[in-house]
Amino acid sequence: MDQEILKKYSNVDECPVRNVLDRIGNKWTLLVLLVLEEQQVLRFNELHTYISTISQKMLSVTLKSLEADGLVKRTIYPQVPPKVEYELTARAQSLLPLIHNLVDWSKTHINAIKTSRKHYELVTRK
Amino acid sequence: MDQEILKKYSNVDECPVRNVLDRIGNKWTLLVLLVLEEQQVLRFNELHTYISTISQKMLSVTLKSLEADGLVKRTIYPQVPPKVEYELTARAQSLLPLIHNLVDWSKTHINAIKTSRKHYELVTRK
DNA sequence: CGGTATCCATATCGATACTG
DNA sequence: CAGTATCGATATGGATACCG
Repeated sequence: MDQEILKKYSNVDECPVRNVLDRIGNKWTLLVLLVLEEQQVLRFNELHTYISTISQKMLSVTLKSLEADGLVKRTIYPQVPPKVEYELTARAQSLLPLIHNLVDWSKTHINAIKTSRKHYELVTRK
Repeated sequence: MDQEILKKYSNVDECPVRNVLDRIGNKWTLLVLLVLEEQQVLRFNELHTYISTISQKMLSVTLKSLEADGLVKRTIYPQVPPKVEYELTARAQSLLPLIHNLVDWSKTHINAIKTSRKHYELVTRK
């Protein structure tokens, strides 16, 4: 990893990982992916029911960015009242195993990490 | 994934993955981990040289949170001028393979994702 | 039903100056 | 050398009201 590559990777636009992490790193994306993985196809308000603590706005924003990245497919049924369905794409399916690895790692280490945080709080408190 | 679990996982404090992602999802953490993995042991200003675009403040903040989570070990040599060394812990070493998987996935899919984003821009522009 | 629009609170990030 | 303090800009997230 020489200076030039590091310089490039410090730039969000040019760094592949930052491009991806900036999306899955936000507050709701991961949860939406996991719910859609389990339920396969859901309408907007069904998703809202599963993830009741999200605001309508943030659910909309999250779904738009997932759709833009080609991770979620949005199907509109032209009827009244409108019906819109969301489901994962193959691209999202290929990402999900890595997410599950992260979930597993987190579950395994979260207790130790929280203990570390508390200890750090104590030793750094003046 | 029933309602109760979802409710819990919507809460950042109680969700293991969000706890971890909130850290590695921020702007500089991943880069610091990867540089420390490659260089093994570095002083504050050496890190700053490797990641030249980070501000002193953000490098300090990033290192503190990594130290708090037990992912980075900080060693102070009581001398003048001060000497402080940073290196990864075993906990961080166990996380790095998952990060490399994410890096690889991102590199593989970034072009298709960027193409999707451009296409999405076009079709949604009024 | 499936969203937008608007406004606001907070969190994150960065530039600059200063220090033991 | 290895930071901290302060201030300000920007990004993110949320509450509420409204709409085709």
